[in-house]
Formats: sequence, structure tokens, C-alpha cells
Amino acid sequence: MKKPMAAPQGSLKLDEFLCFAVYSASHAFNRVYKPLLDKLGLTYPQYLAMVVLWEHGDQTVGSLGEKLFLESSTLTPMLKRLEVMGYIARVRDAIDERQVRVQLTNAGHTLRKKAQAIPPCILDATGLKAEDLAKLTKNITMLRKSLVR
Amino acid sequence: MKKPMAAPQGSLKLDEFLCFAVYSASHAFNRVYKPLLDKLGLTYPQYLAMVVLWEHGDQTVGSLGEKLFLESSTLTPMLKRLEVMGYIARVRDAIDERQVRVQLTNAGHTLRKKAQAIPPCILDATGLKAEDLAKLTKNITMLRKSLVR
DNA sequence: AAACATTAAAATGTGTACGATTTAATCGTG
DNA sequence: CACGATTAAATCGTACACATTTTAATGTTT
Repeated sequence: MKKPMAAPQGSLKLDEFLCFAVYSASHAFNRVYKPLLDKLGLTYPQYLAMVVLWEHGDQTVGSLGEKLFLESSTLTPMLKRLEVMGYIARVRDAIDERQVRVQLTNAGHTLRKKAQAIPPCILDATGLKAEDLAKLTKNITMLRKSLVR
Repeated sequence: MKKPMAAPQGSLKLDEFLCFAVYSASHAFNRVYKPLLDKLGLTYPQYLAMVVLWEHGDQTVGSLGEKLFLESSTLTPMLKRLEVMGYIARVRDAIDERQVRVQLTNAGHTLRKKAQAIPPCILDATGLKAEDLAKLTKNITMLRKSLVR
């Protein structure tokens, strides 16, 4: 009979925290992506921003932030780095000069082809069948929606 | 018939990325925790470190890092802040002076009681039944294990 | 049209998070 | 017991991420 000197009744263990599962899985994804994205010269958040641009085309900083759930204070420095790398251009909207439109450059469009190789690698790393992956993605997305209320 | 000017065959949409679901859910958790943790003066990662200490008791920086999946370069500054706040003490091990032992102070132990109020709030925010939450936690933990291989 | 409110992005300050390097201590083998 | 290899933290540099504040432009109300 062993003595549980910590974690008495009423308190959870870390392994039972959903938030920790999500937190640590997020870091794990980051680490899997890193070597793949290094070849493109992108970080993980930068890659996600590019995915949005590839999917939806040119748009404002605010629109990008809504899709990525990020603030302009996070996006502005990140986008400046993508601009320096030559993948995007940031141009102030002529009609409403408060807005900055983010546009893909030719290099940005070209990068997409290289990036096509990544998702299959990630799918493989998850060890999930496409069906289970879709189900898990849906459940976690629902969780996020509950949390942002 | 609408024209899909972006996202042609072979490319995923952001909403179908498991990695993005995890990434954005992690941020969402952070935002739900923030107002609750502000009352304790803790950040979200600091809280997770405290949870490990409450559960397992005093231990080395390395042991803490293994459980949290964090490097010493991340933990050292965080632990120094917890020390300044008075919740932990960092003392070099007398036997093996390479190691630094992290110990809960009285204030650190006391904080645990206040922290007990948090998990129910989080459970509520997830909108999940205990059973579904346990299932989802398990699935995401399995995912993390696949990813860290 | 002037005054005020709202909006969009950028700037600022704090706190992770990691890779790479450094420092210091311990271990292992001859 | 000496010395190279290993280990544990800390340090450094880069990059998010957010709250708060600031700047500038656009709307709104009278």
C-alpha cells in the first residue's frame, strides 16, 4: 500500500487535464513541422498564415487575424518577416487607408507547390486513419467553439 | 456553379488541419484560463508547472521538463519568476550540484487551495460531459504520443 | 463643419518556447 | 587518479502571443 503524499481527493492529475493534452499536443505538432518547414524558411505560425492566403487569397490583416484567431499585435511582426522573405506584400488600402492588404507575391504563390509535400508527412506522423483524423479535428474544433464563447 | 479560385485539388483547407484545430484550441484555453489565473498571479504555463509540483512534490528542473515537455531554456526563466513570487524555491542539490531542485514554499502549498476552484470553471467552459472530456483527452494524448516518436 | 466615437493597424512591454552554445559538475575508462 | 565524455542548467538569440496604448483614418451626430 503506497502513500499518496500529493494529489489528494478533489484534485486532478496533469494527465487528466484536457487543456494540458491540447497544450502539449500543440507543442508536439510544432516540433514535427519544424524540420519540414525549415526547408521553406517558414515557422509554424507563418505557415498557417500562408495556408490562409493560399486558400482565400489576398485580404486584410484583420481578416487574417479572424481566421487564425490572432491579434494584429501578433500578426504585424510576423507579416513583416514574411514580407522581408519576399512571400507577401503589405500595401495600404487606397480606399480605406486604415487597412493594410496582405498580398501573395509570385514567390508566395510558387511556395505553395513545395508546401504540398507537407500534409502527407503530417498525416503519417499522427498515426491516424483519415477518417479518425477528421473526427478528432471536428471534436477539437467544437471544443474551441465552446471555449471562445 | 461557383469558381474555386483558391484551394484546388490536393490542398487542404485550414479548417481541415488537425494541427490548426489543436493550435487554436490551445490559444482558446489560454484565454479562458487567463482571467481565472490573474487572481492567483499566475500565467497558464506557470499554473501547469504548479500542478505538477502539487501532484508530484519537489523535483528537479529536468524532471519537471519531462512531465511538461519543456526544455530547461524555457523552464529556467519561468521558475525564476515563480521564485520571485514566492511560490517555489530553487536550491542546488547538495549531492549532485549540477541539479537544481524545485521546492514548493508554504505560499506555494497554500495557493493550491485557491487553485481548486479553477477546474470546475474550465469543465464548464468546455461544454463537455465528464465522460466525453475524458475520451477526448485520451485521444489527444494518444495523438501527442504518435507525434513525439 | 466640428466634436466625438469607432475602427484598423502598429508599437510597446511581459512571458513563453525552442535551438544552439556555454558552464560547471559528475561519470567512466584506462 | 587523470582526462575525455556525458549530464544538468543556464544563457543567448529569434519568434510568437497577448494586453495595453498609440496613431491615424473613417463615421456619426448635431
